[in-house]
Amino acid sequence: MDADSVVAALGALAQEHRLAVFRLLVQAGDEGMPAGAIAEALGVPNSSLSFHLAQLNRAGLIKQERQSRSLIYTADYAAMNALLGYLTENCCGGAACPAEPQGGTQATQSQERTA
Amino acid sequence: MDADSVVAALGALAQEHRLAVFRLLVQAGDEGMPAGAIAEALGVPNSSLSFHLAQLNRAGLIKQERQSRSLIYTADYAAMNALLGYLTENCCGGAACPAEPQGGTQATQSQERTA
DNA sequence: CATACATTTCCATGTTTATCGAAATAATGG
DNA sequence: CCATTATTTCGATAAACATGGAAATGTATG
Repeated sequence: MDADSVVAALGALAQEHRLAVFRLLVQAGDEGMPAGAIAEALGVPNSSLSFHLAQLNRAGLIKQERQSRSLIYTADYAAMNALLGYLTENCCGGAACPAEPQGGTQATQSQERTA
Repeated sequence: MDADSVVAALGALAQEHRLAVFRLLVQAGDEGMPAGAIAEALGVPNSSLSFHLAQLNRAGLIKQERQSRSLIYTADYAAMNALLGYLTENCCGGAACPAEPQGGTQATQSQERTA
């Protein structure tokens, strides 16, 4: 995952409603949810929600699939995994993050040296 | 970590230069780096960088400490841990994220039910 | 105190986001 | 093909963000 994609994904999640949407879709699992149900669950007007869904989609965090009249949205776990992977590897130092607050065990640094 | 803090942290990292700054500070470790050195390393004008540092600081991702003339910035690993923790617990579903792409082992969900 | 240094704040500018009603687009059923 | 339903696109508006030079602030030194 390159830095640009990471910035895009972070930007997509960095908004109250969109974070809520993503959490909801994660909870919904593989079945996903139609746009209308999401809008109702979160109390966001359809047109606003559509805007946010588009952002999440553009960032690759959710997927869209038409089911007759409804558009079903599902969370893309792989994308989230990739994001988490990047952050863990690149933004947690060769020491601290996942386990102990200060320590030694050099994290399995991958070959990410772009920017 | 509440949803608002998460949104703030994500927003702080969702920018090319700021993500680069944070990565750099993580690499720099506990010693941290003075603002000038960061600006030079990234090729960003001082005044622009100062703006970005302020954003990261406000989101609680970095810390500032004066050392005579310089302001030394260091990454706050605990904050990053908290962010990663929230994402892992709330945005990775009771199934997929850290380990297997599709599975069963319900992740150790914590008591986060705010929004 | 005058000077140099490190960094921030101020300011003006242009760009991107967020919001939401109204109109447009898709899909289904009679 | 008309009506209904589900969702998106359009358009206008307000707010937040990003940029970078110039001026201001804080700190050390001779």
